[in-house]
Order: sequence, then C-alpha cells, then structure tokens
Amino acid sequence: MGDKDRATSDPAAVEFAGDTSWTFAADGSDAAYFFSGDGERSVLREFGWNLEPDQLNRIGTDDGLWMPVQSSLTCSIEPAAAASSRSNNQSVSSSSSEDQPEKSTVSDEKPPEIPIKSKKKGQKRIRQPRFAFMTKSEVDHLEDGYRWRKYGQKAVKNSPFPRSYYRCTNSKCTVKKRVERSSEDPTIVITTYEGQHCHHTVGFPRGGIICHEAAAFAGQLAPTMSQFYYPIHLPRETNNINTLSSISPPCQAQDDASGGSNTVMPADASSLQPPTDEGLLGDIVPPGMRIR
DNA sequence: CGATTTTGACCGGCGC
DNA sequence: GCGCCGGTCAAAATCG
Repeated sequence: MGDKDRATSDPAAVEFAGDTSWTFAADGSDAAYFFSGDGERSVLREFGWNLEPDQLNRIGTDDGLWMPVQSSLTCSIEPAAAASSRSNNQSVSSSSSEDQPEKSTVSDEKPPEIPIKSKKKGQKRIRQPRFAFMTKSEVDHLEDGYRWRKYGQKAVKNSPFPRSYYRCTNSKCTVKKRVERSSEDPTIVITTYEGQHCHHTVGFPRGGIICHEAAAFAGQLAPTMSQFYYPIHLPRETNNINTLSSISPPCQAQDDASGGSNTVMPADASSLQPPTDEGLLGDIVPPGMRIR
C-alpha cells in the first residue's frame, strides 16, 4: 500500500556522497554528456543552467534547510526525436517499448492534442522529450514541486529494484516520470521525466529558486542539447550505470549511428522551446531537487 | 469519502 | 511466429 511510498516521504536526511562529477546521458542511450570539475559549470551554462558552484552542491530538504551535499548527480536527456528514432538501445531508461501506448480508449481524458496520445495503428508514436537524473540518495522519490500519482510498478530485468511509474496528478498534464534504483549502485536513484508540465508547480515555496533553475534547464537544455549531445550505443541489456560510465566526452552534433539523426528534432522541436511564461516552467528538476 | 497506492493482467514493440 | 520485456490499465486496498 501506500506505506512504502509514504515512507519515502519522510523528510529523511538526504545524503549524497561522491564527487561533483555530473553525467549527462541521453535517456535511451543515444547520446550522453559527461563532464566534471571546472568544465561542468561552463557546460551547464551552455544549457542555460547558471548555477554557481555553491548551488550545484546544495540540495533542499523538507525542513526548509539548504544543506550542502557532495552531490554525485547525473542528468540524462533524450530529445524527442532521438527518443522516437531509437529502436533498441537503452541507458537510463530502457526499453524497446518505450512507446507508451497509453491506450487511446482509456482513462486519460486528454484530447489528442499531443501526438503521443493519438497514436494509431501503424503509426509510430512520437515520444516526448525525456530527462533523466541520477541522484545519489537514500530515498526514491525526489520532491520536485509537482504532485505525482503512481500508476504502476514493474520489476526491472537484471535489477533487484523495481521501477515505479508516476504521472502528474494534474488532469491536463501529461508528464510522466519513472523512478528506479541502479542495480549496480543501490544508492543511486534514476528519475526520468517525460513531457512538459503545462501548469505551475504545486506548493513548493522554498524550492523556488531551484525550480526556476530547473525550468531554465528544462526549457533551454533540451533544444540546446540537439547541438551537443553525442550518441553512445549499448546492447539492450546494458545496465544503466554502465551506460553512464561508458560515455565519452562531449562532442558536437553527431548523428545516431543507428541511422537516426539525433540532431534533428522535427515535429517535436516545438515542444522543446523554452517556456515563455513561468507558468510553463518546471519541466524537470535538476539535481538539487528536494527529497520528499 | 476522495485520493492514492498496489498489483496482476494486458498490450505492443522488438529480437530471435 | 513466438517469447521476452517495458509500459499501462484498472480493480481492490489503503490512507488521511
């Protein structure tokens, strides 16, 4: 029952360990970023994420305190086009069936404004851009300012830890996220966001700053990513962490060797445009999000 | 009592 | 074509 998740809601102490290295990996393994040390900030700035070193190493807690952490956080991003063009590679998230058919006839009363939802037979669904963060944390669920409802949990192959599926409780919002623990390093929580929120965060006063940073990140990183991210290819069974640890240094727009062209984001490019209004912000939350 | 979680079943994509 | 696996649904259970 809710006990398990509720347990994670405790404002438990958030412990981060490790260095300050950051990893950007395309969710799905088509591309990834990997940077650390001095370079990280410049790269982050490149993505419109102007965090000072101080900020990079802080994380909020429920008690309202900002506690310094030795963060070892990883972000992954998968532009929509890349996501939709990928067929069988995976990293942070997996699956060949990332296509979430969200059966057209069911539950979500959302009109098919969004291509994803209106997938029809024989029509390849275009997936929303996804952003994945690896966070070294003891708790699974990271508070990001939005309310989420769990709609599924699955055992992950080759991993003792299950993967949980959440969707935003806002009926008009189609954003989903997956939360799982790394099988190799149980202290690492992998959170993958998919889609963009179409509403404000719900009560998250103290996290405002971080939220906006996240917003900037969400809005600007994605499109920028198209020019920078580089692909890595992994066997289907490849473990997420392996994926992230095996990525190479950043390079300029490189096409997906599997035939896709990650750098081109046709139909979905629009969805990656930076929000023009704060209300649309907060697509994702950067590493620094609060632990619920 | 409404909201949320749990959990088994189902569906669809992909590899063999 | 078949089996595997990820993702989602939906009824039941649980919580506040």
